[in-house]
Amino acid sequence: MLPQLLGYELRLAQQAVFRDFESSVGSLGISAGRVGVLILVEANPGIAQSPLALAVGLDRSSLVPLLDQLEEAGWLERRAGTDRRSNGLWLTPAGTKRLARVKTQVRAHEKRIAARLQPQERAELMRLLRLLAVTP
Amino acid sequence: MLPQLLGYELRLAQQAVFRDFESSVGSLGISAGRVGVLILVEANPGIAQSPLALAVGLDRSSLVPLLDQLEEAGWLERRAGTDRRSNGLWLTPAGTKRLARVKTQVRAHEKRIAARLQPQERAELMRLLRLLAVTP
DNA sequence: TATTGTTATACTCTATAACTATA
DNA sequence: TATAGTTATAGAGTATAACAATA
Repeated sequence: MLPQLLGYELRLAQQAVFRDFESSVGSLGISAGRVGVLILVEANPGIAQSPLALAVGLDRSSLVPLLDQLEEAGWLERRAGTDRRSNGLWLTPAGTKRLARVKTQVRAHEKRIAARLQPQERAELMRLLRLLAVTP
Repeated sequence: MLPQLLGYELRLAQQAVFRDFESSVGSLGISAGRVGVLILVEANPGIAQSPLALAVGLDRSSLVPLLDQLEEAGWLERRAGTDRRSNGLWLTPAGTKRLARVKTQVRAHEKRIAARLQPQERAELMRLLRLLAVTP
């Protein structure tokens, strides 16, 4: 039964891709979740914690220790936000530099994964995955 | 960058499918990992712990507490194995009965997920996922 | 009253290393 | 020596509930 279930095949594929990510990008000492946060902060400079938590699918309390670590590593800063309750999140110059290197590795990882498919197969896979990802 | 990465789309799709699984099959009080173990033991009665751990992608030490719980629930038994070091794993009658109900829910879950795709899209997705899941 | 960030706490899942009993 | 199962332990990742500051 298992080998005919979409959820099971999804999990196996995701595990395989995740393993490749960890053994390449992960060698820079950063996890997939942290990379996602850095990329989103770079793309949305000054974003507050709550909307960022929503964007990465975490509870806002779960984001706190993650941001603490990125801040301790010197890659990210909490600055004053738009009101006095919120923090604006910004990459530091060191964070921007580190992220550039990480993104190079991410691109190599993606290329390695995509090499298992024809270009049109990759596009079709993306389309089908997005059909599944809708939350009805 | 994130929204164009296969790994990211895979994770989002898997999360969506997993959420549906948890809210339907999970309401029977059993996790996806446990369902996988029960299905594999049913399909391979008398299987020992080490090959089962390999099959579900866990370390054999990680399987121990999981089997403990299934045994405490009365769904699974460790019996004498082929040699005196190993255990043979078997579903109890209660476990077989429970699994039948679980599998009914799993089928309904799968049907709900597959309904987001055309039948040939589902087949194509399975094929593409298997291409990714190969461990090179 | 509602929202933002934080803390304290706990739970799940998983691995590593060391142990025992067998082989 | 090698294998099967177990234990002790630790770490990552995440959530819930309650709180202070601010809106």
